[in-house]
Amino acid sequence: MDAAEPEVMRIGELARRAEVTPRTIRHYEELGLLSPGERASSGYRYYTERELARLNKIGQLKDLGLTLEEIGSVIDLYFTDPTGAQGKRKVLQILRGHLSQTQARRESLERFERELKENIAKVERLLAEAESGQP
Amino acid sequence: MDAAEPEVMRIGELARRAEVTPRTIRHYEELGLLSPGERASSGYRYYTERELARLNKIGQLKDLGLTLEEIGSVIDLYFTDPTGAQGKRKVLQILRGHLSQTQARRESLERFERELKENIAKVERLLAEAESGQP
DNA sequence: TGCTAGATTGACCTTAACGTCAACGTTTAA
DNA sequence: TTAAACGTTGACGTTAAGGTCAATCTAGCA
Repeated sequence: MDAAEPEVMRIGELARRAEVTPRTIRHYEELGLLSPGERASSGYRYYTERELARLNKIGQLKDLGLTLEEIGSVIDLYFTDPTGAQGKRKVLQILRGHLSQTQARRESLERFERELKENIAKVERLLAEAESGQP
Repeated sequence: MDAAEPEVMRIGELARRAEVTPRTIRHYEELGLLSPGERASSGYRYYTERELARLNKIGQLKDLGLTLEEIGSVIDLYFTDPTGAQGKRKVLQILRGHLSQTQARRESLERFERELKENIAKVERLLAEAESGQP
């Protein structure tokens, strides 16, 4: 059976679960993207699922093409409810921006995917011809 | 009416059409990713649609997350028919690899897209409540 | 013929996002 | 209680992917 997932963990465990290195996590902390839930008197950083989720969100935003700095300026809006109508409108604006970037990127990947499939089919055809032609 | 697109062009034009800078094109050339169709006696590089297509393919592979070096080692297989059955099988292997990377990336974007939509809906709800609650 | 915009090479510079290493402290299972 | 595994800070290194600048040359239109 698998090891139970602890409710609280140190940097190494968090790193393993998010598939990054501890160095990356510290780096994100320096940039203000992610801080440990708690800091023991030993100096050790302790994290929870919250931070894991945040780390994964950072990954998504990176995949979207944002720099860590850009991520730093928007990541909170994924984890704190906006205050006031203005705040909500601002958040909406940014989320909609991310949405349209995501869609654009997805569509371009879909195009590539179609091209790849055609390409593959073509080479498969060539291969079949070659194999039936000269056995 | 729009300017007609020339059958042959210099680096600036190619750059504009591919939405990159001339520097980028020269950089790709240094790395062996893209060479001009022709080189005038003046030293000017001249390109055609072929190179534009290639440049766009490089962009797709970049979006997929490949480094320029990795791209350099596979780009040709998008533009030259493989020789021999072995060659074809090899190409198929690589194309299938790209396909599964593309699909994985697309699926992760789709997840993010769904999350974004939920998030947007949530904030919209909050906003509506706030506006009807305290006008 | 003479401008102006664009091209050439070469060299050095920049930036983001970590990697690596040293010197040292902490945890924890044996 | 000690050894192995893990964590800490600090500092420096690396790599990819171009940016920038200078000095010089070319194209092509008025």
